[in-house]
Amino acid sequence: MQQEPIRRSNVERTRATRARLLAAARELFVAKGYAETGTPEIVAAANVTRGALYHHFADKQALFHAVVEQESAAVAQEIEKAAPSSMPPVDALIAGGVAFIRAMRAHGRTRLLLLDGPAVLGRAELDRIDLETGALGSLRDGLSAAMASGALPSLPLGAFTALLSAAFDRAALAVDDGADPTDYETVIAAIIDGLAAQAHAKNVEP
Amino acid sequence: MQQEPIRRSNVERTRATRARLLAAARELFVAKGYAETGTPEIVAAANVTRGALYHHFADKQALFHAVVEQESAAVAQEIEKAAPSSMPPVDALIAGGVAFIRAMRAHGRTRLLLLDGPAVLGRAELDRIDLETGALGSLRDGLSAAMASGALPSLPLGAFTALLSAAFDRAALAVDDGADPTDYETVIAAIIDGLAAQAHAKNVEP
DNA sequence: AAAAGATACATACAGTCTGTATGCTTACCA
DNA sequence: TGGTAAGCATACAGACTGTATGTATCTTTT
Repeated sequence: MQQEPIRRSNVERTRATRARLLAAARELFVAKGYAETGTPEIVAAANVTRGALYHHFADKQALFHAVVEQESAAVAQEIEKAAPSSMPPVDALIAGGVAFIRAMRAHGRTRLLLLDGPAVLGRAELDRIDLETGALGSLRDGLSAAMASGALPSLPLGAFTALLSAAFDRAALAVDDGADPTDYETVIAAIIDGLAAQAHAKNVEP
Repeated sequence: MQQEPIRRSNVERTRATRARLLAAARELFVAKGYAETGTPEIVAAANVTRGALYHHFADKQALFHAVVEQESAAVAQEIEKAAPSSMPPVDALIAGGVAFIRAMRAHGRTRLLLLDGPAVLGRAELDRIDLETGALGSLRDGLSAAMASGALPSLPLGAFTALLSAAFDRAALAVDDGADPTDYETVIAAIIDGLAAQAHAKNVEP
């Protein structure tokens, strides 16, 4: 039983190895957390050696970074599908929020993006990822549009985005932990409605 | 130079050793994070041996747990001083929020309570600590009172508490990171005002 | 197409860390 | 005052991380 050495291009080898490592790492990081997952375990699950891992990634943290980026992009994609920029601002905001909470129910996402992510990579880096390839960008653009259209009151964009994002994050965590989604959707709706009402009030006065 | 062996009671020895360990651990966990801080480094800074550490704490995580509990209690104390339960509900809510954000500016608190805490101990445990000895209990009681008095609309208490808490947490993080506090206070005030307006509207209708 | 070089990977190793086991010293208590 | 338990020190086993070095496979150049 001689193993014929198949000829594969380098780019294909790289693609395959990285994919196996990312898949195995995601699985284990989700199941046991970043700290409790060792690189020997990861490479065993991926059927490669530690040499391959350290060839493709600077260190364990870089591997985790890649997993998080991939996951963040996946969430963003689901949101943009559910709340395209063609929607009216406030509708898009609500639809996007619901889509976000739903997307975050995919197994392990809350742990990767909301628990281990900020601790391992730092909140600043997590925010960067979330803004550039994740859901935070959509939220900020949505809020900006809603404020411009007068549907929401004019508030400091950065703080507004950060606080709403935090609320959505916590809601996603709770729902993924088994809480009733409607409870959280009710509160979020109440918050947004309250703000919208303020915007209308302001628009009528002058 | 003979070191006279001072006679100390066991409870005093324990108290002193635990205090030194907690202080040294807090300092290092804040400076380098939980994962990057080793027990050899901690005991060196505390001038004890690893034997002492493992005599008083089950493991490194238990030591971290004690640090977090201590920190959480300190924050709660500052809040209760600034927003005693004698205050009218909504005033207490605002004052408590401002006090929370200020209290969290104490060096390292955001890292301990908002970044490493949830990742190392798990969000469920962090919530338990925060509810029993921390600021979350104050917030929940405040919201409950405000809803009962009709100052805020009736919403699911658990979700309401969680989402507002998340917003306060993120505000504290941002402010501690150098953001302008007034931006965040503005948005939080807008959110609470919007909710309060809804409560008033409902109270007039029927 | 053969040599030279780069890329992908494998293996071995050094350093460090964690938790435990074991022994000694000091305080407590009957 | 002698036995017991608590506090602490030291030594050790196992595991993990990152690096260094060696080898095979692909790519480029001439």
